[in-house]
Amino acid sequence: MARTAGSHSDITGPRIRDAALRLFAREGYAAVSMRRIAADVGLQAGALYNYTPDKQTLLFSLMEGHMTDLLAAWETEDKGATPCDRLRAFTQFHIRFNLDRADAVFISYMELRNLDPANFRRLEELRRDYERALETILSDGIADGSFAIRDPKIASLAVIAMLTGVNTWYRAGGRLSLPQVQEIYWDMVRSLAGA
Amino acid sequence: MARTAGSHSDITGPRIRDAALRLFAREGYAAVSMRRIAADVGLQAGALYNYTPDKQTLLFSLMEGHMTDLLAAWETEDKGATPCDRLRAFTQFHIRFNLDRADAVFISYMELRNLDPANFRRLEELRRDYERALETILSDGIADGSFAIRDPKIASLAVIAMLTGVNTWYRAGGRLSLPQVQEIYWDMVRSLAGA
DNA sequence: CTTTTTTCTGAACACTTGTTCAGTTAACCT
DNA sequence: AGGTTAACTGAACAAGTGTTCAGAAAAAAG
Repeated sequence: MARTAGSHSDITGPRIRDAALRLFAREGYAAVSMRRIAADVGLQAGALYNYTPDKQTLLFSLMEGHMTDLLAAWETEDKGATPCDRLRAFTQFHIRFNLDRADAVFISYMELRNLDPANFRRLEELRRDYERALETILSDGIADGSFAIRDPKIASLAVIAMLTGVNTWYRAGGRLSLPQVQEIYWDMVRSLAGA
Repeated sequence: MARTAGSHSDITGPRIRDAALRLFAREGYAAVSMRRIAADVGLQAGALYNYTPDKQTLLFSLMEGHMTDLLAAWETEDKGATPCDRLRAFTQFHIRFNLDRADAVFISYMELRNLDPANFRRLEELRRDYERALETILSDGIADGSFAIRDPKIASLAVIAMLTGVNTWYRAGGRLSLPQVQEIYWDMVRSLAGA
């Protein structure tokens, strides 16, 4: 056989990325073979190489895509005027955005060690950009007296770790709804910031 | 060849576990072969099977060992009398203990997906025991009025996530010493608890 | 229609994987 | 000393790895 009926790169491409994302998140990059990804999409392994030069690049592009999506989404978010408003916006945004893309979040954090050095550095840059966005909010709040924080750099890391932790336990339909979770965490973040 | 000069299971056993721990943490369970572990210890792959029935069990025993160590160490810790003292003790303990065993912490969190269901459940139990230890402290503090927390269960998860996050950035010899980090985090945890 | 381009198959490549085991040697015991 | 046990080798097994590529069929273009 050869080209199959109805095949189209605009459809196959995203399906490959979706399958890879899901499988990498669920079983790990190293544990998932190209044949497995292909089978999930209904292809032979060779066909994947029309869409990625190699497995490593497929992983990296998923991770980079997620990080640039994250940064872009935060850019267009309604942030509010005061540092306190912006901290609240950040808290709610981070929880919502990350829960919506649990697989990508998991991969971007978990598979860093499987990136070659150049790709690793690129991803670290993006991560730091995001951390700096929060750090700036905290520093602004310290400057204008609305926050009481000793070390805004550490605090930004602490807050992000705390918020990302939601992904490990939250399940839709559980004890708490998303807005409730957002409110509880905002309470904690506000206290932590001394506001 | 066969048995090598000076070989002794009391020495080889721990060396295998150390090598496996380090390699699993650095490159991931699925990415590390038995031959690689063996080579690190100076053995052939077959020799590993005198020490573990299979690769999966080796991973699990490392993870389980770490969790029981963690629980045992917390048991023997000086915890203090009041909920506030105990929360402070927990904070300092968690940071110190986890930084001392970064590899084991990383694995116990990262490789859960590589466990078969029974092993997974066992490890979840241990993790929950630890979370409950903190939750109890928080609940006690709410009961006697020393803490202002809405949801002690969520708060315990948030605090643990926040504290464990230290492992991702702390490096000995960096800007902050361990006691400084402990103090900064205790500040944040105390604020978060409303104490 | 015919030609070109896009998309995919199926086989092949060289290599690695976890695991088993008969055989061999060092260490220990009496 | 000799016998027993503990520790390890080296080869083998069947299965799976990422990747390449000639060829074939569907889709698009002319």
